[in-house]
Amino acid sequence: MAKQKPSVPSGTRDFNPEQVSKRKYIFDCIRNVFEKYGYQPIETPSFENLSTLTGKYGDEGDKLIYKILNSGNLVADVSSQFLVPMMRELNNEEHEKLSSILDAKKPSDNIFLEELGEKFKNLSKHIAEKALRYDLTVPFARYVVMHQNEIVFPFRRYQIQPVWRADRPQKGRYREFYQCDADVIGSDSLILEMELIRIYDEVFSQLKIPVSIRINNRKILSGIAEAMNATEKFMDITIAIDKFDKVGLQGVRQDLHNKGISESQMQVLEKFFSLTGSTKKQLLQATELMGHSEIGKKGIEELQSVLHFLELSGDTTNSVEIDFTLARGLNYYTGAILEVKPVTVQMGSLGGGGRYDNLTGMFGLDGVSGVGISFGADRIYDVIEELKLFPDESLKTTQALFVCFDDKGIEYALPIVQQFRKENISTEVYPSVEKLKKQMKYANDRKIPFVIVIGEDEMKSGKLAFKNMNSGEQRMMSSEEIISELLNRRDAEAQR
RNA sequence: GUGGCCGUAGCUCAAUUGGUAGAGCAUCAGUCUGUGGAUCUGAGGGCAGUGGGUUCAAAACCCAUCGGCCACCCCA
Repeated sequence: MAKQKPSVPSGTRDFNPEQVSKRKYIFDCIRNVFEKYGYQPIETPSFENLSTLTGKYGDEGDKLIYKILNSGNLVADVSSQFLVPMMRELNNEEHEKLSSILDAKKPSDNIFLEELGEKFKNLSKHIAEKALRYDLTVPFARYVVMHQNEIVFPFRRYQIQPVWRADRPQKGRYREFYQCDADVIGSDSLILEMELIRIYDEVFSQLKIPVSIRINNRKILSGIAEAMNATEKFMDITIAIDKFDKVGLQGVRQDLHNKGISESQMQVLEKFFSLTGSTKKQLLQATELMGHSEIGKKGIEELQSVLHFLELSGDTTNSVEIDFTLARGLNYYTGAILEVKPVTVQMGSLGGGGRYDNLTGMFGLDGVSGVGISFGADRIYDVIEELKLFPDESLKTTQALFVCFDDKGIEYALPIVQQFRKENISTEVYPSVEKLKKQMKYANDRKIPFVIVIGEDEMKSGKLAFKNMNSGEQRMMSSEEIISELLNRRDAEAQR
């Protein structure tokens, strides 16, 4: 068999023991905060019916869904049941054109192929009818509809699972990554928006990452479009202003000009950007600017309420600011939208979320409002790594290693090792007879903090050589003394 | 989907620009037969991503292909 250079698909990663425990540190932190706010965990399958996912993420999103090839004798089935009949349906001209493309005699003609694809649309579901989870929100909506009779509303759920996107990887972008979502469904109370902001604040302050939490409201964006008298260009406008912090005012101007926004309309928009003063003042001024737009005023009122509730519930560690340029791509948001970005590191958003009034409507359950947020655990990892903020405790390894000179020593150690483990001390015995040097090196490489040496003298006296690998200090102690020493140390650490 | 950069030892990268491949780190062994991290010494490890072309001669130049990184789009 030919030798193969091992590799993993781009955008996927292996995680070594150290990385796994660092990731666990992040997940534990997020999970603890979620649970503190009363959220309950659910899990959904890693793949869904393709029809559950398509059409929920917009055209761009749909392209990034990983489809799963149907199993069975796919090629034979598809060609006998579909391709052959299809080919028969083609007229001569189409037939010729297709053959020359397939034989690479002519360059591929995308428009022609798309037309063909349209003609035989139903073929696709015989090729793939399942797809990998693209996010956690849509599967959650599906879950809510399917389990609506057993769910107690308002339902606060959290979910920490991997998702997959057929994207081209780059910095901070992977094809397999974890999302940590918290959503509440079945209540339109703005208290929930406030709580989700508090969750963001609490998680990132515990992780010691300075972030800015920006909030906006889709209704305000609608209002701006209305005030500009350009309601029909709502999507173009939101996409353009979302790039504000990247391309600046001039970039947005250019973009919107290309989209057919007039100079006078642009001036209305710019007034919203040039607001200054306290948040409260800005919101008051924005209300004026909204003019006759009811929806815009409603959006501002909602934002005011959220900020009011937030103020009542106490100070936040991280800055929470309104940002009328925040839009966010996902098209199912209808109310509040929020996004978290690191302050000191160049990185995309670490999380985002918002309110969606009718997500379950897609699955036949109308009138249920939801609001939720998501944490991008992999990006958070990268940021903590970059800022060197992983605490030492996130690297839990074996606490004590027994090293022995011969088989008699190993046998002598076995019952003592078990005593250690009974006390919940993570313990290993070096399983074979090796030079002491080699065994010590193992302890060192594994970052094991304590080594117990067993040889002739130790077995005779019952006093074991207990070595601290950090200080190099070594003492003769009984196994009981060692255990209580290790337990004391553990307690002391837990205190901190 | 669009554009740019890059594929040489396990990793990070060299080679006076066409003349048959080198360093650091890592690994292993010794210095040290009851003690790891330091120093010193030595060893192993490469059909140069793959396939073709140009040339007396290719890691280097050209083409193709695969893979990686980055940016755009979009997003966590």
